[in-house]
Amino acid sequence: MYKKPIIRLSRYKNALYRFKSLGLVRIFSDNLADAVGATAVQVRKDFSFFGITGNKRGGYLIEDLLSKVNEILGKDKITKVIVVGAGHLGSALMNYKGFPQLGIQIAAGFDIDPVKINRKAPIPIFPLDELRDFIRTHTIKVAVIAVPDIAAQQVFNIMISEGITGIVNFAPLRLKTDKKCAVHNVNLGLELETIIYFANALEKENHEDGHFKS
Amino acid sequence: MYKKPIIRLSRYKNALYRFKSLGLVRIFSDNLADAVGATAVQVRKDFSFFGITGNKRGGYLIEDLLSKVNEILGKDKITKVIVVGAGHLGSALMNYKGFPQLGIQIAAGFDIDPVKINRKAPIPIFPLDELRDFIRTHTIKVAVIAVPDIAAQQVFNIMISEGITGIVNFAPLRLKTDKKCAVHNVNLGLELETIIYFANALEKENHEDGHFKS
DNA sequence: TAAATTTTGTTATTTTTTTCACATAAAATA
DNA sequence: TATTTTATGTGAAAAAAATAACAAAATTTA
Ligand SMILES: NC(=O)c1ccc[n+]([C@@H]2O[C@H](COP(=O)([O-])OP(=O)(O)OC[C@H]3O[C@@H](n4cnc5c(N)ncnc54)[C@H](O)[C@@H]3O)[C@@H](O)[C@H]2O)c1
Ligand SMILES: NC(=O)c1ccc[n+]([C@@H]2O[C@H](COP(=O)([O-])OP(=O)(O)OC[C@H]3O[C@@H](n4cnc5c(N)ncnc54)[C@H](O)[C@@H]3O)[C@@H](O)[C@H]2O)c1
Repeated sequence: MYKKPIIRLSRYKNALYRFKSLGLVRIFSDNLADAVGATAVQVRKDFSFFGITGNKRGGYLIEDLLSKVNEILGKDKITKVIVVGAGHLGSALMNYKGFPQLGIQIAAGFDIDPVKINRKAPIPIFPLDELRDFIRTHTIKVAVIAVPDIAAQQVFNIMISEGITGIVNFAPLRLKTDKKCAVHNVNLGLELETIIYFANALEKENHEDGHFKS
Repeated sequence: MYKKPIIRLSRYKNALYRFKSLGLVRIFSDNLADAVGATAVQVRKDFSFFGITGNKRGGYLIEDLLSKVNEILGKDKITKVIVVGAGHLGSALMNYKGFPQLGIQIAAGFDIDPVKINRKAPIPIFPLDELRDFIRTHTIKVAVIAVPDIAAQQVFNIMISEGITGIVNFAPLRLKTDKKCAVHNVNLGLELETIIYFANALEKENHEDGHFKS
């Protein structure tokens, strides 16, 4: 299914914009590798996989590369996204200034708590009741779930029944994908747990033999 | 290096606690598979990989399984974690109520902005100047970076030089791992971009042939 | 102009991860 | 007690991802 290469492609794209904003015109596979934490071969392998080619010894023209990568990623238009749950995490996302340059526009937030509602905010927050209608009238296709775990399934069901095709879920439970919708479960607690595991492993290694494995 | 099985092990553990809190005593591989979005074979394969065994036809005793999994994950003690950058994302993390039950204690936050400092809060927020000392005196080994990208490298360098062995970095740039420290780069913008890609792909599929691939 | 160098692009190999197939033990049923 | 059913456990195969090896083009240097 080749998921990793696609994720890296987005990384390359973001790195390319950074290089471009630095005034660069040409780029080499090892610069990109450095920027995204891959190897140069991997970068070229990925490009090869997607049919992207550069110039032997001349590297890649950033502009060319960007247009090819953006085409593959479908980054020609900006994507409207909604956030359901305007709590800590939801507001962090709604306040994040970096989305426009990723072609992402947070169109609205939704919450069940009346005090969170604010129809006049730059990114308005509507009551949950209006979620269905909003998705329909604004043809929203991508949504974020940032509600407590107990509420996540309910919100998910609404989204699915309204034809949402992509969801990032932050609630710490697994929402099952029906084939019509891609779901990405992001579990921040788990990210921390995982790094704690590897941190402990490194600690142990350090103490046990005083040097590090390659 | 077998990274995926370890990540799933943490997922199993969390699911097991949920099952346990529901009053269950015994569990089957397909229940666990369901809970974490894996297959039953995969669950058993993972267990087999870590030398965990159950009872043929009888499934697994949750209590036994938990103690074995926790032992492998080194989950006997609670881990102190610090958060550098007390902005939107940093405060979301510091306010999250779910960490204690994951054995995670957010010990303190740090920020460069004087208005964010609050030494008396339940989770105190200290000035960046005190980061070094705090890591040392509290023997902190795991940290979160939630500062803007331009500040991330600076913060990272301090952490590395003070012997931090695990970092979750939310700034959208790649922090390079030196062998002594495990770094996990979490890029929330990228998570959204990735799901947008797959959402678009599904959209296209729907329109092109009016039915779904298996 | 010839040789050396640099960097891409591709094929082959290895490692990691997932899936498949099925033997085996325990429990339930006949 | 014999048979069937239900789950586990693992070896083999397949798929995905990462790494290695190296040929070929473009450029630089001698
Ligand atoms: N904040 C973190 O660092 C963190 C870490 C790990 C996991 N999570 C998970 O992310 C999710 C959001 O976390 P948070 O810290 O923002 O929580 P939060 O409590 O701050 O916010 C949740 C928001 O959802 C709203 N809500 C509740 N039910 C709703 C419903 N049915 N429809 C719409 N809105 C509803 C609440 O009113 C609240 O505003 C939770 O599932 C949490 O477990 C958060
Ligand atoms: N909020 C999101 O949804 C989101 C999404 C994608 C990526 N990110 C990334 O996560 C990081 C944090 O995002 P945020 O929304 O919380 O940003 P924010 O601006 O709300 O918070 C950043 C905090 O870091 C502090 N800070 C700045 N320099 C510092 C330094 N040198 N040492 C200590 N503290 C310092 C600031 O005072 C501020 O309080 C950023 O790198 C951002 O790009 C956030």
